[in-house]
Amino acid sequence: MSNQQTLLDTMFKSIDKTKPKEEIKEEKPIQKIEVETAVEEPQKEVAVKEEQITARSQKQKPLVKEELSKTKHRARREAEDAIHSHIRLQSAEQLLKRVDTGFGQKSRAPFQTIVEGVQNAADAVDKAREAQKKSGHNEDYNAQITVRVEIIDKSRGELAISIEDNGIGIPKGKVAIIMRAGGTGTVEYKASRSQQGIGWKAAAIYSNQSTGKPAEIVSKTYFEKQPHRHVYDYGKGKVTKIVEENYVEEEFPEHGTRMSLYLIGDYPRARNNVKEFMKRMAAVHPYITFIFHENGTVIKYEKRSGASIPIPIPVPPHPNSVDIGQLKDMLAAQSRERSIWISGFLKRAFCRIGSKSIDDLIERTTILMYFDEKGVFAGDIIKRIAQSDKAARLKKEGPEKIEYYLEKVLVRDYEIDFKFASELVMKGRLASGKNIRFLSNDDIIRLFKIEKSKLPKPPFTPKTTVNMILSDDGKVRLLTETLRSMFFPAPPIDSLMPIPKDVFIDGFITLYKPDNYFFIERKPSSTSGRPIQVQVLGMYGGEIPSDMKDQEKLIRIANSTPLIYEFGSDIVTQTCKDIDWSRYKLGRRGELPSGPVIFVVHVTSPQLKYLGVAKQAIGSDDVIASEIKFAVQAAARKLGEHVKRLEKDKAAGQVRKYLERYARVVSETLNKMIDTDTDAVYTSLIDEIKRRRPMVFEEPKPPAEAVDVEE
DNA sequence: AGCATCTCTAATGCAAACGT
DNA sequence: ACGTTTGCATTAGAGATGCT
Repeated sequence: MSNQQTLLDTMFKSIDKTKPKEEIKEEKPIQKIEVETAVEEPQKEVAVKEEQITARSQKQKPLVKEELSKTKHRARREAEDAIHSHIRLQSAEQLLKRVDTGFGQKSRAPFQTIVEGVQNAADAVDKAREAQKKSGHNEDYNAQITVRVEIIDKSRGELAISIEDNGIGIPKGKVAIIMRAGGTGTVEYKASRSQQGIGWKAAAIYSNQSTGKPAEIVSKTYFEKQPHRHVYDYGKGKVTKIVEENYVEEEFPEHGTRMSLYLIGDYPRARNNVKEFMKRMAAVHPYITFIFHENGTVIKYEKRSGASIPIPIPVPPHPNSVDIGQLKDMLAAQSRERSIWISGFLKRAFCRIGSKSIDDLIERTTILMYFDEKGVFAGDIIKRIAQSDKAARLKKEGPEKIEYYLEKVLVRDYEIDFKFASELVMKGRLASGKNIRFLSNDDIIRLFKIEKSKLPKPPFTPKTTVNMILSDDGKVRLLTETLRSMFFPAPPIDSLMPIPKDVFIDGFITLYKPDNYFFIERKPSSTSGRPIQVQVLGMYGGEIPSDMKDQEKLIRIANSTPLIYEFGSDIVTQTCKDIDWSRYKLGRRGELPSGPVIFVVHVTSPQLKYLGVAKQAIGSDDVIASEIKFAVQAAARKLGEHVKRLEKDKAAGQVRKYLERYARVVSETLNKMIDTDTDAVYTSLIDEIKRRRPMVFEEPKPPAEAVDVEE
């Protein structure tokens, strides 16, 4: 197989990953399986990969019987696993509702448009890099993203905006899917900058509403001979394709995409934020050259690094975070294809569900039903005990006290096993942050003194089919509640997109040129079924000015995209204001740090919850907040040490200056008194002073060291 | 045929135990 | 009090095989 074919193949794969379900649905199940197998197995060793490709190419030819069953069997298995990496959960309409309102303000629309476009471009570049790497092309790829903003009618505020990248490109046939509003928005469970192009669609709709002009897209993939141009009109709430043709007018990259549109916006107001966004985007992506044309002037951020951000791997949803609508959609999708047993469905459709939890799940369902019948608010009782400060404080005084307190005061209206409850409190199993999830079935049965024989009959067994569940709303609801009420290990972390340490440091150090910096990376953690990870870079001194606005001191990044607006309400800002900066000689509590210091905080998580609809502020969450706090504090501690050393040096410097002044006098006086060599005495005095009062920071210092803290 | 179970190993995260 | 080590429980993934 030639290199070129491999590259082609991988590029296809990367593109097909974004392929919406609808596309495939028309095909027969077996075909689908084979397509998906080829699509989703990029990381297998060569041997396996070749086998699959053989299987695919032999599709039309008659196969030897056992070969057929073997390849089919393998294909089906893998396909089934693959299916769940793109389960469709929300319609594009829902997504649009959530995403598109960043265009409401005229001062913000240009900004939002550029953000959406640049996010898409960066995703496309990452995919191209990944494809290139996988196909063994090691030469450095000169990724480039060009943004053009032109004011074409100053009085009306009409702008022409285009974003061009030399990323993976969109195949001709797929453009329609991406450009059509009301098409599919597939939500993959992985961290991503953008929502599969939905944001750009929203921009196009706004653009069309404000100017009446259509939006254009020109694209070319590596394997297409010619770039193709498409023009879409979004007027009157529907999408009309006006043009689809080969693009011949000017040079176009070997592969890449250019999206352009016209819109009415207050660019002078948006300008600073756009510029800041471009700068920060360039900082996060040192492996991409960013060119920003703004009405004739050009700002260029050269590529500074070869390493890039790895593409996150989609992971099936986590059972703890599923809601009833999602579950129904998932069941329906499965049912449309083929109705299987619920046990098989659960195991494959969710991560972290195995055979053990299927048994537990059935039993948990009967427990929940039992509580329903008896009218027991088990969750509330558990929560009340777990959240009680008093109960926690009584731990010191022994289980009897807790038992007494629970029985006579806190939950006296309920009949539970108070002794057992107090044991659980003593063990910390019922502590703040804990809930029914953290108790096993046996724990609950014991705690609520349930006789096992009185538990109702399970509403379904592992062998109940998906169709059966789907046709009974009560069962769907019960299943959802059960999944949410059980404990499952944290989701895997492959779905995150942490910025590699080198990329992070390269990116910011080269742009902000500090004297010293520290990089902190927290271990991945999880909150309501989603993994999260926080990285922090603290920078001090050098070219960083001492008087900065708050917005400049704290750089917020979510899934590799800088956030600009809604600074004050962001969880990062609020958490940082909570930190007592005086401990690190960096300011005071209640404010952001002072002095020549910048903190860059990166939060990565699939389906990150944002405050606003325009995705410019991360919503509050206890786990995320504490992760941010720990990471920023760790970086601040290191910077604080540095600041203290600087201060010490400054003091030492003063003393040295005095001493040096007297060295001259002393050596001359000595010469007069006992005829010594003035110069020799002077140099040895100076040497002695230097030895005793070293000035670390005036000497050329070794490059600052990055520090990881894994806590 | 279609789906399950069984077995094994590797990976993961949590919590108790340990050491400083 | 804090961070690190260790053991335990669980899932994931692969192959083989078994049930209806």
